[in-house]
Amino acid sequence: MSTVERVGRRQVDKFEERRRELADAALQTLSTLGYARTSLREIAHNSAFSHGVLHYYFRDKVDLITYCVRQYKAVCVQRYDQIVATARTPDGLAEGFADGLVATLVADGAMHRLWYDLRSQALFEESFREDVLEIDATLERMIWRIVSRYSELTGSPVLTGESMTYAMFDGLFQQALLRHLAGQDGAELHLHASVRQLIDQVVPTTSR
Amino acid sequence: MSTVERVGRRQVDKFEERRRELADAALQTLSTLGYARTSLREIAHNSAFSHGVLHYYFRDKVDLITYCVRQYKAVCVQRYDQIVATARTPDGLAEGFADGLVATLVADGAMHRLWYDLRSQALFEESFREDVLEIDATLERMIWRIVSRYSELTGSPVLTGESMTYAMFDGLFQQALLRHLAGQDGAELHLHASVRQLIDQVVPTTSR
DNA sequence: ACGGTTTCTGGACGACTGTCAAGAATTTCC
DNA sequence: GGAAATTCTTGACAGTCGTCCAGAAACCGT
Repeated sequence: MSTVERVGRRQVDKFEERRRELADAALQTLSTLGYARTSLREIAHNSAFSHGVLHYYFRDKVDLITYCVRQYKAVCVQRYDQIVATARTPDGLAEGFADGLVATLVADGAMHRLWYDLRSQALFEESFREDVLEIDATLERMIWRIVSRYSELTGSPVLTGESMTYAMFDGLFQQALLRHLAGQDGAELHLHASVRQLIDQVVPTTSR
Repeated sequence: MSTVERVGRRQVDKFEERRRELADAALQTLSTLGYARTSLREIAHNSAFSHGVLHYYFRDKVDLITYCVRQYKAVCVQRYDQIVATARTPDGLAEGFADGLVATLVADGAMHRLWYDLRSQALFEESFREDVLEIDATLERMIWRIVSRYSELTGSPVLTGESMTYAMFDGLFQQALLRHLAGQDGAELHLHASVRQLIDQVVPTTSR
């Protein structure tokens, strides 16, 4: 009994580990080619295995991509949370947030465009919607954590709600990503400036 | 000579007319299936012709879709401009704008999701970028026209720049579209409220 | 009514797709 | 070390894709 359980546990671990490994290869492929141009064979080619193995670890293509989206979420979450943790002054937090967004724009541009691609797919394919909405909610909470922490540090209230705050910052980031990938220089600087301005607009400290 | 010209002109007209007709069928197909799932045969199936004719009027698939994107722009522009023209009071303009956005969200949801899909494709495919950036600039100008007209009517200045203003409104609309298509009720109401709030935030009239 | 253009059809092509299954290779356990 | 269970490879399958082309159909001025 106990041996069976132990073995079963080990199997699950190995199984899950390989799923993660394959999902990594899939995420890498998706982020460079986009959803429309990514095939299972190309994903396998970017991994250490042959194309047949994908159907051993995933039911079908939707199952694989859904798993990828969920794994992507985990990467997202850890990315931002270190920003809010370190800062102790309002300006430090705001600057750190703006810097962090610019940094991830440049460093993880491919991953971010994949996110926007998949979110667009969710507008058509119902099977993606649930996960996409959940990731959106997670990102929303992350933005809210930063903004409300900023509000704490300044003592001024946040004027907008959670979803609206996220939507606006997301709009800024998306525009910046498009400009950045199009090679438009100044996109990073512009993102930095507009993020700083939006923070001050959402949590106004200077009296007008 | 003159007959040749006249005939040539007529030919161009008929040629262009058919291109528009096929692009219409393509736009309809794209807006219901999305870029990734749209094939030339399906487009032809949604038109009055067979699939072979597409290569008589368009060089290849990219040429067709590029033409579609440009045609889509024309539809976009005329959509919003009537809103700003009618209103004469600040509140009338703001309300008309919010109403208009909600109306087009509900009525033209399929077209809007196509726009976000194609804009995501531009993050990967360089051939779409130029047209997408141009449409984005057009939309940006439209938003700016409304906001600056609102600023005129109230006498208060606009606090944010053109691109930032557009990015924020676009973020709101995109979130609302996702919620709306996901069947989340209240999405339209929420869009209306947040648009009103954003207008007041970008062009503040009440002193704080 | 006819000859020449333009327009359109339908089939064919090679390449690629997701999926599956038979069997080889590897690991695991006694 | 050998049997059993697993993991992985390889090749095949039925479709679909974009593209191209030979020829039918429609339209044209004369």
